[in-house]
Amino acid sequence: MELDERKKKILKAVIANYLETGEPVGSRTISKYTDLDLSSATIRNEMADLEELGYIYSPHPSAGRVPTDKGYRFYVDNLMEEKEEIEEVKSTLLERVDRMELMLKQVAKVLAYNTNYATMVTAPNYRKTVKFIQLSQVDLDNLLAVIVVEGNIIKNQMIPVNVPLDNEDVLKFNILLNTFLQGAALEDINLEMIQAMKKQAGEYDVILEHIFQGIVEAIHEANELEIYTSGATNILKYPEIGDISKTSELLEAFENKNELTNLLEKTVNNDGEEGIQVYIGDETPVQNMKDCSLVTATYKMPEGATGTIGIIGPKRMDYKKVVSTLKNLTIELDDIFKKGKGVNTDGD
Amino acid sequence: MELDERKKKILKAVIANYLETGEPVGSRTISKYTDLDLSSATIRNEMADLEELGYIYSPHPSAGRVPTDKGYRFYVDNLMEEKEEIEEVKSTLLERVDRMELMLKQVAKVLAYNTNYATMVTAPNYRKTVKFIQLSQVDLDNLLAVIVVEGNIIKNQMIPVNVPLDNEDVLKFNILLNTFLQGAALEDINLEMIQAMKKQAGEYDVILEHIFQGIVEAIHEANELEIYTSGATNILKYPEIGDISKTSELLEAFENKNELTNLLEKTVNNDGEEGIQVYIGDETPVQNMKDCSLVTATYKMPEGATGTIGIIGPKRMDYKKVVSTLKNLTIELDDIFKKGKGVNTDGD
DNA sequence: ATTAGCACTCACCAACATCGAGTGCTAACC
DNA sequence: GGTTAGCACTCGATGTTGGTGAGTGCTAAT
Repeated sequence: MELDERKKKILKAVIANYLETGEPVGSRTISKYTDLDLSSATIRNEMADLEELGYIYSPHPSAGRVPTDKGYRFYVDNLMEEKEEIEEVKSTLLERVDRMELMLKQVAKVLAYNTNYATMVTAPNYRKTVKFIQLSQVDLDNLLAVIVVEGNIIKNQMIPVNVPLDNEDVLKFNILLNTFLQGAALEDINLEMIQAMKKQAGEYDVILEHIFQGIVEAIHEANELEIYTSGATNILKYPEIGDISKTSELLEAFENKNELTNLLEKTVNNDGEEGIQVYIGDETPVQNMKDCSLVTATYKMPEGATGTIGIIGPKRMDYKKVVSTLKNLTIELDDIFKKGKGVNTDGD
Repeated sequence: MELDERKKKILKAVIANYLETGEPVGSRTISKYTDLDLSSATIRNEMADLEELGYIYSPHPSAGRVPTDKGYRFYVDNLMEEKEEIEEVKSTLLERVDRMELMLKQVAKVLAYNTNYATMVTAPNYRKTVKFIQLSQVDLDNLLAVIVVEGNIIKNQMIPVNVPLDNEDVLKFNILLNTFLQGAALEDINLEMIQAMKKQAGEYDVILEHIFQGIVEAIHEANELEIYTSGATNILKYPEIGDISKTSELLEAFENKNELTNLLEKTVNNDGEEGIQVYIGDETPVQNMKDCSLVTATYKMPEGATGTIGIIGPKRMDYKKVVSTLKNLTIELDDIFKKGKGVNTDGD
């Protein structure tokens, strides 16, 4: 059954009011709040219908109505018109950040500050090929390998060696490593390659293997999906989320980066769509977030790499604000990356 | 007024019991709990004395007694004998961690897991002199500077250059930078040095200045005191700490690394003593930790560098366990560093 | 000095009454 | 037919009351 115009208006009013106050909203409030000019009795009848249809429910007979997940869903899909004003705040804060990592941290922070929800941001995910390897002798017992991967993520690895090497040896290794590894991604490295390298290394094959191991480890690290979070404590501000033990669970989950990464990856893969996704209550792919909502957005780098931004808040979060903020933010990010200026994508 | 032996015994029993249960403890409990063989009435008299002296108080007339800050203090200073058994758990977990950063993170984590309190660990603080600088051309527009400082902390810095440089130029810069900066610490870099370098750079003085700036920035970063935290959510487990708003404040403070660093530095400087320090309630140097206790310990590296470990918990924390855990842990850390094996002190 | 005894206090809890916001339903109204 | 005034009803929230029990302080006896 389709909702008629009036029901939509009432549903919207109920939700808007509930988002604001957090209290169940009664018929009289709606009767005054809207421009419908209907008595509370009429509203009551309509609300009874809406309840029957599953959009709202009353926690107990003498309380007002509260949106159900279905209600929120309808609101987000059909009722919510987005804010037009652009949130300027963050752009000023994003000014000078010359490293990917710092910038994403900053994004998470600013977003948490602006929205009062918990936020997380993943670094862009793309095929990370080796751009450049530099091996140098730091002291008698240690080689330092510096690996620059595409996107200028830099990883360092100390490699202990027990055989004295002279400059020339190191130079040889350097050339060898670069010839084989430049342009390669993690998944390109295979046994054959190792064999070929060892062959070329001749008597140094054992050391080379050692060094190679260190480098692979570093590449591995560069491939790990970084995730930055902020505003975890904001969760405490919304008592509806549950008692202390539930909140605590949620916070712990939020501290666990692996879990979060999975979560974000799942949401993005779930529905191949890009852009902004809203997950309400049970719709979220993680158990202990049943009483929350999750809004995700993806941003793009010109090379096609994408990253995800996520916001976790109570079900009664300000969807309008969050969605429009995210929309603007992703546009801004896309922009910054497009210009390719002001941001060096180097890790540290 | 000195406490006589019996009062001490009773105070100790009260505190021990309270630490265990978290409930005010009554005279009858003590009468049974101790080997004093005294009736509850006698205990009552003694407890009244202890209350007058400020070691304990009753939250209300018909409740038992609870230790005051002064009581805890006396307990920690005079009454508490430390556990003899060594906490083996963590050592097993500290096995293979080959980077300072990861290891300290691990320490914080294990400690939080073992104690159920919030923990923080600072990296050792020492004069960080430049060991080695490596400049390389990553692509047409960027130089990569790798700076290794004493203790094998490695920092990377991308330096955009708009003038094409050939290999030889880079090599020259490398030599120049290393001659001037090797062995220097941040505070050694001064205007004179810059002038001298520029002079030697000749026509390249502008680029050099640019590069130099990038390097100084990196050295700066290496000098920043890192701090790692874990178990923040443990704070939620102790409702005595206060209502949600207080807990939330505390958690936020805990998220703010700068504040924490200050805190730890303050505690260490406060009383020049090294070793283990216990701050109870008001004694902590930070306002919003009034309802908590803080235990800090310092560990040493053979070169004299020291770092700090801190544990934040409720006032009724298990001081005995915490102190002995910290004692063992610092010994273990000192040991690991002394061996100098198993740990490469490289950042990333 | 110790302790048995006792009156006293007060947090905690359950039972109960009150209040009021909000409902559903019915009947009257336009 | 849709709308609304009116009313009985529900039930959470709040407040009151009384009983219970843990624990105390004091006194008098040991």
